[in-house]
Amino acid sequence: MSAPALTKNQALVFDVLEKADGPLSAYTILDKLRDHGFRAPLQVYRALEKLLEYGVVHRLESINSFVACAHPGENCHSHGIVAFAICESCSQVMEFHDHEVDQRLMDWTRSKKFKAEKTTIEIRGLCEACAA
Amino acid sequence: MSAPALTKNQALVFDVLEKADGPLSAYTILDKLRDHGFRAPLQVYRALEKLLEYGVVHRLESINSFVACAHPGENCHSHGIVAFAICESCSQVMEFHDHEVDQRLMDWTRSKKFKAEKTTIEIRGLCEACAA
DNA sequence: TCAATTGCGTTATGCTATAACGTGTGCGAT
DNA sequence: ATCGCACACGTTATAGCATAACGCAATTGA
Repeated sequence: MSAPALTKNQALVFDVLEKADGPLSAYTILDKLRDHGFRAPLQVYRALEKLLEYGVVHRLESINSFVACAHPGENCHSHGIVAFAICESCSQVMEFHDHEVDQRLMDWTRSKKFKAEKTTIEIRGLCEACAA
Repeated sequence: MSAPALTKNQALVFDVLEKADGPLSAYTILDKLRDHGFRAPLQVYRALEKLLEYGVVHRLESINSFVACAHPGENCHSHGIVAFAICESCSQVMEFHDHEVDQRLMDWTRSKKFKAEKTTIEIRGLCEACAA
C-alpha cells in the first residue's frame, strides 16, 4: 500500500494539507482549491480517499478533518496505531505512536477474537502553549 | 457530574439507546421517538448533550452514533478512558477500559504538557461472530 | 417579585459525505 | 488495432449529521 505517483487532484489536495498548519475539513480544502478548478466536494473526497489509502494523510474522526502525515516520505501504516493530540484552541495536531498502547489494544482484541481493521486514538484538549 | 433525575426527553432518549442492541445515530433516535412527540433533531441533540455529560451515554466519534453506557448505575467517567470495539458488520459495540493504556497516554500527555480533556479510542473491525 | 437558569419547541440553516450518472484516458489481451 | 477494463475525473443531486437563533414556560433562589 505504498504511494504511487499522485494524480493532479491528489497532489493538489495533499499540497494544501501539507502547507496547512493544522487539520482541514474537506470543504475547507475545497475552498482553497477553487482557484485550481475544484468545484465539487467529491473531487476532494475522492482524492482524500486515495491519500488515506496511501497513508500520507490521516483522518481525524473526532473533528471530521484531515491532516498530512507527520512522517513525510515514510509509510505511516507501518508504524502501528497512530495517535493524535488535538489542541481545541489552536487546532495544532501532534501525531505519535506508542507501541505499548498498540500492544495492550492488540492483547484485548486477540482475547476477544475481534478482528481490528482500523483503530482511532484521539486526545482532545489544550496544548502546552494554549493551556498556559 | 453524576446523573440527576432525567427530564422527560432525556429519559426517552436514554430508553431508546438502552433498548437498542447497538449504537444509534441522532436521526435514528429521532425517528424512534416521533410517536412520543419528537419533531426536531434538536430535541434529540439536547437530550444527548446532557446524557453525555452525565456519563450514561457515549458518543462514537468514528460512526457519528451514540450508545448507552455498558455500566448501568455507575458513573462511567470514573473508570478512566473508555475504549470501544465496533463491529462493522453487526454494529455490536464492546466497551472496555484498560488502565495501562490510560497510563501510557497520560504519560505522553504529561511529557508534552498537553492538557487532555476528552480521549477517544475506537477500534473498528469484525467481532468474533462476524469474522468467522 | 424579580432575575437567572434550565428545559423545551420550532424554523431555518450550515456542515459533512455519498449516490448516480456520464466522460475521457491509458493499457493489456486477443 | 480494437476491444474491454480499470481508473481518474466532472457534475448534479441528495442524504446524513449538527447547530444557530428565536421565543416560551417552569423552577429556583436572592
